[in-house]
Amino acid sequence: MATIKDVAREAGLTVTTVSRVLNNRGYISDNARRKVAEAMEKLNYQPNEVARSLHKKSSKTIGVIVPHIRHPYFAEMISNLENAAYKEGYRILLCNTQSKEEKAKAYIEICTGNRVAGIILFSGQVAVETFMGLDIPVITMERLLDSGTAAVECDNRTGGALAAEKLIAGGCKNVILIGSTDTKVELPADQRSIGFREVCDRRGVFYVELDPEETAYNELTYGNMMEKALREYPKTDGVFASSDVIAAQTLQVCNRLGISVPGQMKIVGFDDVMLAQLTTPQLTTIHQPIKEMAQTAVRLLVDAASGRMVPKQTVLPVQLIERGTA
Amino acid sequence: MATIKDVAREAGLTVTTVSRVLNNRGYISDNARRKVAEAMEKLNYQPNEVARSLHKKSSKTIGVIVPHIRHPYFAEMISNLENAAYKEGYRILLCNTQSKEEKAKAYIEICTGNRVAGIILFSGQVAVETFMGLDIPVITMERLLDSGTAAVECDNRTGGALAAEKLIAGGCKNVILIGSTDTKVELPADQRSIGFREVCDRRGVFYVELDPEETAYNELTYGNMMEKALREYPKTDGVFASSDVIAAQTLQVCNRLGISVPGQMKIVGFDDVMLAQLTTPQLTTIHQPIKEMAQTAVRLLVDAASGRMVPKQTVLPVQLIERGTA
DNA sequence: AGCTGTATGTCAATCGTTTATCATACCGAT
DNA sequence: ATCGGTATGATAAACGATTGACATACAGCT
Repeated sequence: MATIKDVAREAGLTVTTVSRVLNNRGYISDNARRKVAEAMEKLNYQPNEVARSLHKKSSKTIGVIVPHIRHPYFAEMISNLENAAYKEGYRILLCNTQSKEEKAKAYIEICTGNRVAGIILFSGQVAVETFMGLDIPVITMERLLDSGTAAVECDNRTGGALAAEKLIAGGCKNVILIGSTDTKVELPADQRSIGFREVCDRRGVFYVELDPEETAYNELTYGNMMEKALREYPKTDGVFASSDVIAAQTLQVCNRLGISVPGQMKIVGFDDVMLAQLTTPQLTTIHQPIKEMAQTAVRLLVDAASGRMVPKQTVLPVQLIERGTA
Repeated sequence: MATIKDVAREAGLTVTTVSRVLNNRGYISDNARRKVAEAMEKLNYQPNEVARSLHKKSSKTIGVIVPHIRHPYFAEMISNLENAAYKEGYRILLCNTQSKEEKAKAYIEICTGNRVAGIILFSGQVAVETFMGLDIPVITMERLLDSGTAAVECDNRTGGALAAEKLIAGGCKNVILIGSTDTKVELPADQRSIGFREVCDRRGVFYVELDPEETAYNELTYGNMMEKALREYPKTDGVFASSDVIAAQTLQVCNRLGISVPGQMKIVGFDDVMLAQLTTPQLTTIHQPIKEMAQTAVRLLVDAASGRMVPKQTVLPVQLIERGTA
C-alpha cells in the first residue's frame, strides 16, 4: 500500500504539500493539485484512516449497540442510522449484544478501544455504571441515562393511549397488553403500558398484562405465551402488542384457534415495520418515526462530538396506522 | 485516556515490560503481571486499538457489504456473521449499499482505508474491476468472483428443483417463477431458476418468469407485480418466489383476490427467515443454512487473513421446509 | 526597493503501541 | 567461578498521517 511519502515522491513534492492538498489547507497551486491527483491515481493511493484516527485521537466511526439485529425494528433502525451516518461521513461499528450484558460491556470496551466518535445505545441491558467514565458522547435510544449525552425516543405514552382508544372504539371490553416490560431498567417503552392503562382505567375496560422475557425474541415464543393467555382469559377481544413481531404472532394464534381478526379479536401492534404490511390482514399499529429517530440520533452524536451543545431529550411523535387488525 | 506509558509509570515498570505483559511474550514475573493489572485497573487503561492497528498494518475488523440491512435475509445473515466474528475476536464494519454501485465502491475504499482484515461481500452491485487491486481477502457470498479469495453459497440449483418438485407434486400445471434475476452480473442465485426450469421442462409444466428490479425491495412492490401477472396468467396455480419476502407478498395478493392458499394456489418461498413463520398460513420454503454460511464465511476470512490456504468455493445444502402454502 | 500574497520546502514532533537489540542483574546449578 | 535461565530496563525505530514553526522564492504592486 502506497503511503503519502510515495505520493510525494511520485508527484515531485513534499509530504507537507501533499498533506496540504489532501486536507485542503494553506496555499496550493492548481499545478500541485493536479500532480498530487495524478500520483494518487497512478499509485492507487488511499490515505490510511488508521493513522489519521491515531493522530486525530478519534475515528469517524459510530458504535451502534443493539440487542438484536434480526429484529425487524432494529434492522430498520440500523439501516436508517447507516444512511444518516454515511451522509455525515461516518461509519458504523456494529455491536450486537443478544441482550447479554457481558457482551454489551465487551462492546463498549471495543468502542472506546477503537476510539469511536460516539456510541448510539439501544435498550437496557447495560448497567448505568458502565457509562460513567466515558468521555465520548453516548446517545441513548428509547432509554434514559443520566450519564448519557442525549436521549431520543418516540412518544410512547401517546402511542399506548392511541392503541387503547382504537381498541375501545372498536368495542373491546377485555384486552390483553403484551409487552416487554423490562424489569431491570426503567425504559421509555414502559410508558406505552402506562398510556394504555390510563385510557383503559378511565374507560372502565378490563385488561391483563403479560411480560415476556426479553430473550423470548430469539425463539418466536410469544405465540405460545399468547395462546396460553387466551385460554386463561377466553373473553379477551383485544390485544395491544408492544411490537409488530408480537402482534404478528398473536394474529397467527388467532388464526390457529379459529378466532377471526378483526371480527372477534382486534389487534394493535407497535413499530410499523415492514412486517406489519406482510401479514393478512395487515397490522393496525402505532408508527414509530424510525427514520427521523435515526437521523436525530446521528445528528446529536455528530454535534456532541464536535463539542456543540445538544438537547438532553428528544421525543418524536407517533401515529396510529389503521390497517386490517383493528 | 491513559496510555501504556501512564501504566508503566504507575506500575513502576517500563513500557517494554508492560507491553510484554499485555502481549504475553518474553519473561514476565507474577509480580509484574499483578502490578500491571493494578495500574490498568487504577487508571482505567484500555489499549488503543487504533495505534495497534497502525503498527500491525491490519485491524481486527471485517467489512460486511450488503445491499439492504432491512431485508430479513440480510438481517439474519449479519446477525450470524456478527456472532461468528465476535467469537474470533473480530468486529463488523457495516456497509449498506442500498444496491447502489457508487455506494458500494465508496465502502470498499472505506474498508481498505481502514485497513480491515478482509471483506465479506454480498450480491452483485459491484463491478469485478473494483476488486482487482485489493490485497486483502474478499469472501463473496452468493456471488462468484474470479478475483475473490473464496465464495460461499447454498445449493441454489437443488433449491429451485426442490421447489418445482413440491409444486408439481401438489398438482400445479401453470406456475410462475418470480425472482431477482440480476441481469448485470451472473449470480449463483440464478441457479435457482435453472434448477426450477429443468424440473418443469422435464415434467411438462408450463411456467412464466418475472424479473423484478432489484431495487423493488425498498418499496414492497412485488405485490403489484404479482397481481398484474396473475391477471395476465389466470390459470396460474403455483408460484416459486426467490425470497420469503416475495412469497409473503404473493400470499397477500392471493388473499386480496380471494384465491385460497394452498387450495387454489401453492406458494414456495426461499430463505426460510423468521417472516416465513409469521404469515398465515406459514410459508413452505427452501431453507438456506444461514448460520453455517455465516460461520463458513468468517472462518474463511480469518484463515485467509492469516495466510492459510482456503477452498475457492463452498456450497452448502438447502432443505425444503414444508409448512402451509404448498 | 520594499512589501504582500502565493507557493512550496525543511524539519521535527506527535498520536500510542509494538518490537528488536542490547545491557544488566540476580539465582541456582554445575 | 562460570553458565544458563529468568526478569527487567534503556533506547529507538517503525507504523502513516498531521501540523506547527520557519525558511525560501517569486510574483506583482506601490
